Amino acid sequence: MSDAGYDHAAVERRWQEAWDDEGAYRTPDDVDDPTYVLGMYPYPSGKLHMGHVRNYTITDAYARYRRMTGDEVLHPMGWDAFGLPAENAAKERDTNPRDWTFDCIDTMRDQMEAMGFGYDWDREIATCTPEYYKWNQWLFSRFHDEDLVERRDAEVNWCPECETVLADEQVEGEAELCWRCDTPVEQRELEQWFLQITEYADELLEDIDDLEGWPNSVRQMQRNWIGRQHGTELEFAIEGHGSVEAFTTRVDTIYGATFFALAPDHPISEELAAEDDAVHEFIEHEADPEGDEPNGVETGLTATNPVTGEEIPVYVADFVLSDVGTGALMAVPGHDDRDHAFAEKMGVDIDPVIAPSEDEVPDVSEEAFTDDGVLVNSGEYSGLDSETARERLTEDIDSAEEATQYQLRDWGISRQRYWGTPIPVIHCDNCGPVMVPDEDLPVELPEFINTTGNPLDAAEEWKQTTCPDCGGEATRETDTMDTFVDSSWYFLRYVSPDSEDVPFDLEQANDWMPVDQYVGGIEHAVMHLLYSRFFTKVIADHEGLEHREPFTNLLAQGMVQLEGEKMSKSKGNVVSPQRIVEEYGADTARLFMMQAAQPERDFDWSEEGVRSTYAFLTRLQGMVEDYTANEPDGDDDAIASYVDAEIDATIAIATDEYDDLTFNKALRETQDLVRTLRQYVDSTEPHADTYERGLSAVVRLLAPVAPHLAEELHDALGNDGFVVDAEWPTANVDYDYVAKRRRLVENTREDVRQIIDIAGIDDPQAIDVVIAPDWKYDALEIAIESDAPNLIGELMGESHIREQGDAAASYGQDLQAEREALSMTLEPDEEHAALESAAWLIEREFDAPVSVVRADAVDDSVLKNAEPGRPAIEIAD
RNA sequence: GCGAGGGUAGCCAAGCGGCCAACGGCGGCGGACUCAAGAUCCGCUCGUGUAGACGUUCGUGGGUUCGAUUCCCUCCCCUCGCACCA
Repeated sequence: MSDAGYDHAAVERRWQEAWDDEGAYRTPDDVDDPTYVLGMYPYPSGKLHMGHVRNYTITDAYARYRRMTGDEVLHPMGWDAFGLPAENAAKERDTNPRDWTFDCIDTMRDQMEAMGFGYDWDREIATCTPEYYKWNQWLFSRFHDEDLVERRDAEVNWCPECETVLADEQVEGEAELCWRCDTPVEQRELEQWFLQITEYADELLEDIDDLEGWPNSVRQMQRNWIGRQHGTELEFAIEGHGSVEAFTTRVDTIYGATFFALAPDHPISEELAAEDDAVHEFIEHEADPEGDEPNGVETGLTATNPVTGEEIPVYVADFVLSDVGTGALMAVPGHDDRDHAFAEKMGVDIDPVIAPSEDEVPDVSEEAFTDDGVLVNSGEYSGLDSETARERLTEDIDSAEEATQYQLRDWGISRQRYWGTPIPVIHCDNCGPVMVPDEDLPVELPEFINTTGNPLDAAEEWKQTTCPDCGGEATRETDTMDTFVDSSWYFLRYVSPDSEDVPFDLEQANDWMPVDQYVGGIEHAVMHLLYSRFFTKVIADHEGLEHREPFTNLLAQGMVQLEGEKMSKSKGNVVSPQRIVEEYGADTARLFMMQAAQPERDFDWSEEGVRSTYAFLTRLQGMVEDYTANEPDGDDDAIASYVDAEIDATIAIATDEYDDLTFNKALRETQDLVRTLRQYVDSTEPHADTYERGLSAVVRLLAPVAPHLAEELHDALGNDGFVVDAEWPTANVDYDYVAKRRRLVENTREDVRQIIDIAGIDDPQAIDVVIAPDWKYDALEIAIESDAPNLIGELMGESHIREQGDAAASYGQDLQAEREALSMTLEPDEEHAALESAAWLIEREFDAPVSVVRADAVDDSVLKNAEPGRPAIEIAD
């Protein structure tokens, strides 16, 4: 490396201080409906990683872009500050989660400032503060008021050695050992608090259709997660055990039900186990719900088919899951793959009752026929199509009714941990669980106690309290909330982060919400994004929020990889943002990432790429420096007009791309313009206004991504005020014109190259570029507009075309041949001007004079190759 | 198995009815600059071709169209999500 590059550290420090002094990124409360740009807030681990940098560079660049186009922008940041890692770290370091968390927050905030992210830090929130989590508790009470909270038994992972509940990720390996003491983990039933998200299942599902600003993948994942299925619930009678409810989506196959199956933990299975050794043995030892092979045991009982009255054998089978449907099913081996496999194994009948068509009964002995079709062997229902049969049977069977099943379960929010929001409940022996009254909120966390179990359980003094209802002795709930509760409404808190009497200012939220652009990782496709939608809907129904969806546009950003692999500590392939910022500066890191790929795609980190990005910024800085030190004095000539047009083109394209968040394309155009400007300054004395307009445009087009250097150069170019507040550059031409002009110039240059190459011209002496005669443009226009069958005839109707004689006939035939594909080119004058202004590029390349001439200045023989959009080219060697 | 997104020149990757042998980048080749290297800049990079042409290409096989990389169908392959889901 010969040249060191610009002094990024000084530039970045200077502007970060200047922004800070001016409060450049504050969004006052009185602005009207700002553009709300939000990145998913991070867990304060203490270190910014490349994924964060990419995430927040995207939101920052977009926020800055929208701001420069004149929008008010809301771009806040905060901390998902509760969570288990803080507890673990506190134990390891013999401190407490709170101090550790705030240390991490301070470090990460500094790192974010070093990256130049333009946040309104006055709106910063941290979910672990009582000012924030008070409102988690308050919202919990409101959910309770609306009967959306339930307390019931649920299974949890339990380590008997540590006497604590473990999260799934703390259970290690196939053997399911505790991560701390390697004791085998047990399942335990504990009373848990649930939020009844299933009450909103239908709306959550149906509204996905309207989330047009979301990626399809995320929408589909949410649909799958909710997993709604319409079907029929009906009863089969089992002798001695009464009626058993079964759910099926294929009641049309009921005549083919040849056995009935119960989940191993179905109540009837458990009853049977008590009296039947074989069933007991199966449930305790053989059942393997995880295995691929369906296993089962015959009970000796029969179930009565409610339609046919037939008695079919009842099995207890491990492929039947108690949490799917009703945990009991009518099995139709002829038309269900899994039932088929089981029937084959156990030797149960397999009967076809659905056929592809009436006279084509399928052979189901080898394989089930699972499509809808026409009913056969189905008594009075034979001949009906599946759909109609389902409706009729559901109507006709006494015990049957339409039913909808969901895969979505209620949301268990109880966590037996310290570092979370205390669930605001008091347990009283007389009154049961009682909500803490609103005026007593927040229930604050007590001091952290380093213990093996739940520290809240050990905080005796905190735990002992009195019942709000009866005043008797009572104890506090010691569970805390899942941290996904915190993140389900944080985007509302930014609207009025200091509100003391309400979680958020309703009027302000109605004006400012929803979030216009949300950006984050795909790992939150279901949980966080679904819970946030749920909270938003509940708050809309009961707290007056006028929005039912929180995020209008969602971008799931791709991963930053190294050699095709995800960066991870365990692989040791982590590139540290700190090191990059120190070596090359934040602007380089940001620019490299944004130009490397579209935001939603994965891309490889490349040190080479970073270096060349840094070199680009250094060169640009040098260009501006040279310009201001020594202002050029060239003419406003043809070359200047070419450069001017290219500036317009770049602005037009880059602006479109910024709108789409395809920064990579916008930046490619911008870098191209820098190249054009360098060619300009290399080949002639530039026209000062034109050159400066170009530099100024480049600086502003880069400003959203490389804000520090942009400020520096904006300042160097003699502007007052921040580039942050500068106006987005505007183009004076439309996109269509730009595209045509560029294509014309590019095609012409290519043609010249090709001729020189093919004809083997070593040293061209002069190059003439000849615009087609006006009549050809007229003819083209007529050809495009005409729908006459005989185009030549129509053209010859025009006297000024007819008098061209053979040339007209010949061109007319060309037009006729390509008639369907014709499109308008630039006007002759526009074409002339475009080529004239681009002639220098050809001169520069071939070192020969180029003249762009009009048709009337040359001999007819030259003109035969000239067409609108494609000039004739004559090269003298 | 179901669902979503993909398969484009040596590699990565745009295009998504005619302007397409197909943007851009990487790699490779040649040239300018340099004492040299690096950086930078300019070309070339499917085949043939002594004036801008022609031929064969965009997973496979069909189809629609005057015309398909672009639209429809079949099949094959990849990635992601869900799944003994009744």
